[in-house]
Amino acid sequence: VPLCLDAPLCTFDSLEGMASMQRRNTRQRQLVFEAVQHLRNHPTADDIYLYVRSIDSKISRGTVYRNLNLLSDQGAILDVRVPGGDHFDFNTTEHAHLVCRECGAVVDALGPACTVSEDADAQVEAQTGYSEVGHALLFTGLCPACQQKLQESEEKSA
Amino acid sequence: VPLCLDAPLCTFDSLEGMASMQRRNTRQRQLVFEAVQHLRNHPTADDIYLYVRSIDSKISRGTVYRNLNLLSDQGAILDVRVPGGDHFDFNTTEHAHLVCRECGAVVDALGPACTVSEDADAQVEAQTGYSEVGHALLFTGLCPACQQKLQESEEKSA
DNA sequence: CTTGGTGCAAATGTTTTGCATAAGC
DNA sequence: GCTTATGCAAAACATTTGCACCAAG
Repeated sequence: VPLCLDAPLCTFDSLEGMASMQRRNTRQRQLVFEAVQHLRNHPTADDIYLYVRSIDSKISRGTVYRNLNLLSDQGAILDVRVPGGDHFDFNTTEHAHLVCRECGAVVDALGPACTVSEDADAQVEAQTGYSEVGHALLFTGLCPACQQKLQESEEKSA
Repeated sequence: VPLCLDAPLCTFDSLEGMASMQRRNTRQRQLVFEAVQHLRNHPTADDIYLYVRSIDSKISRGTVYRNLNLLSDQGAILDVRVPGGDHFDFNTTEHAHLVCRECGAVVDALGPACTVSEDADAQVEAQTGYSEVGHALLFTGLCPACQQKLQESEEKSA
């Protein structure tokens, strides 16, 4: 059952309710959050930096990184950790991702088999003594574009 | 059903059978392979470098990285990709891992719920057009040592 | 003797951080 | 005004790579 993703899953203002960590609402933080909402194809930190830079030419990389970490700690955005650099997702509901081994492109991996048992986290906590356990399911493969590129380079060498 | 891990899952010599890529059997490559067999607690590349260095004081980091990549491409060892740096595993059978968010310590996540459906990869291939799809299930949490450290620093600030 | 591998050092790419200044609240 | 956040540049970090030399087969 694909989720309706037309509307944002949460608004920037609704984050103020999370009183646990009292944080200031800066223009830069709002811009970073809106960038992730707008760039819906799993942007990297640098994609987001370039996007916010096109709106505010003075924002710095450090600020973008600090706010991406902060927003993902708060659960406002999702940090998709893949080899080669993190990607970010406006969709914070649990879902798996698929990353290209060659070019690093990230897409969602939906479908009924792309899930982890509900009590896996609790089971791992009980067996290991670790606390606050969560999980991420990551698929890797070759994207269509890279399949073609590799095939062409094989033909050339043959 | 925990696997008997007393014996190595594969020997260095048995890799020669993989004729697909003809490679030379260097002393350094053998040393790196043996290090992963010996260091059975998910060593990092640097752990492995330090270990082989204690045997051959002239081996270089570049060689260790090159051979770790080569051996994991061949399937002789497993590359456990976690934030903060890859770890390596002599156990190449499919199993999930648990990494501490605070210190990066890696342990196995065994148990019946720590698995992914068998046809997940095929399902993802069919739905996305990606090829050669594989997957990795990674749990994250706080290890017992870091739980205690965090608790102590909370008490101090209170 | 040919080709792939090594050692070294430098480069790469991503992310973090120290510090002085600016801006929330 | 007290404190958090920013911008900048430098640092940190894991990893890769160019190149001259070495060694496996």
